Amino acid sequence: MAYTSTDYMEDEIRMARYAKALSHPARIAIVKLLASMDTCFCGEIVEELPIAQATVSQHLKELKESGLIQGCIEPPKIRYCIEPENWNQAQKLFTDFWEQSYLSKTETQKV
Amino acid sequence: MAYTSTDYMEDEIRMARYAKALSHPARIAIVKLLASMDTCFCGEIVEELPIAQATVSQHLKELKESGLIQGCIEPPKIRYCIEPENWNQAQKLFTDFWEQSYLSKTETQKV
DNA sequence: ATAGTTTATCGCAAATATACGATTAGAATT
DNA sequence: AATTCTAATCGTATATTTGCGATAAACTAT
Repeated sequence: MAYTSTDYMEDEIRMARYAKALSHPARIAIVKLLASMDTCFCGEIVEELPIAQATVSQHLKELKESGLIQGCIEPPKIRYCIEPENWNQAQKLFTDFWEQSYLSKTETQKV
Repeated sequence: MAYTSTDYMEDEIRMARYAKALSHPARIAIVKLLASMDTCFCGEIVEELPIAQATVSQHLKELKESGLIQGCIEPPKIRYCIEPENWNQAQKLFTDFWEQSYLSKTETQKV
């Protein structure tokens, strides 16, 4: 429960890492694209977004490092897709996070 | 569906803003504290976390600016709590986001 | 071999984020 | 009025992020 004098807790670090990966509109857009298609090359993403190829590539790198996506080489292209295991872990972390609030338990959700 | 040459979509910007607010372990920890208690003063947070008061205050400011939390002045203290409306909006944005993946629809969730 | 296609990386500039000591501001108490 | 308590803000240093043009790297096709 309590913190050591120097560290945060494992789940908080993990969740912050996923949140950081999603903390830019371009990366949200990229992940949405990947989630909605079962195939997606870098070039298609570049066409879809209002930013340069180098910038897209950089965002893809960050998403890969977060673990949320992965890239399969299919010369001369690279096919990107969701990384299922980490995706599910992130989903669970966030779901539990939102649920934990007393609001989620006591308030009627208007959906 | 498609982007203008300059802009991202509204929901992506909103969601990125919430994600950014949660992109640091200290802020996750703070929000968890607020979500689990129905009363929380800044001082209690400072005691709980391994960072200085000035830093906590800065994180609180960012969380307030994201809309996820709010502070009620109760002289000489300030009582922080979740901001219900934005909290629910964020919850919905993220829930839909994770759900939208084909993985969530086809894979068996081990919970 | 040469040329073309696709994506990553480099180098740089500007902007943001993180952390903290010191100070300030607002209110209550003495 | 002076003191105490709580929290915000200032100032500063350091690190990270964002964006892009230019270039490189890997592979295909001619």
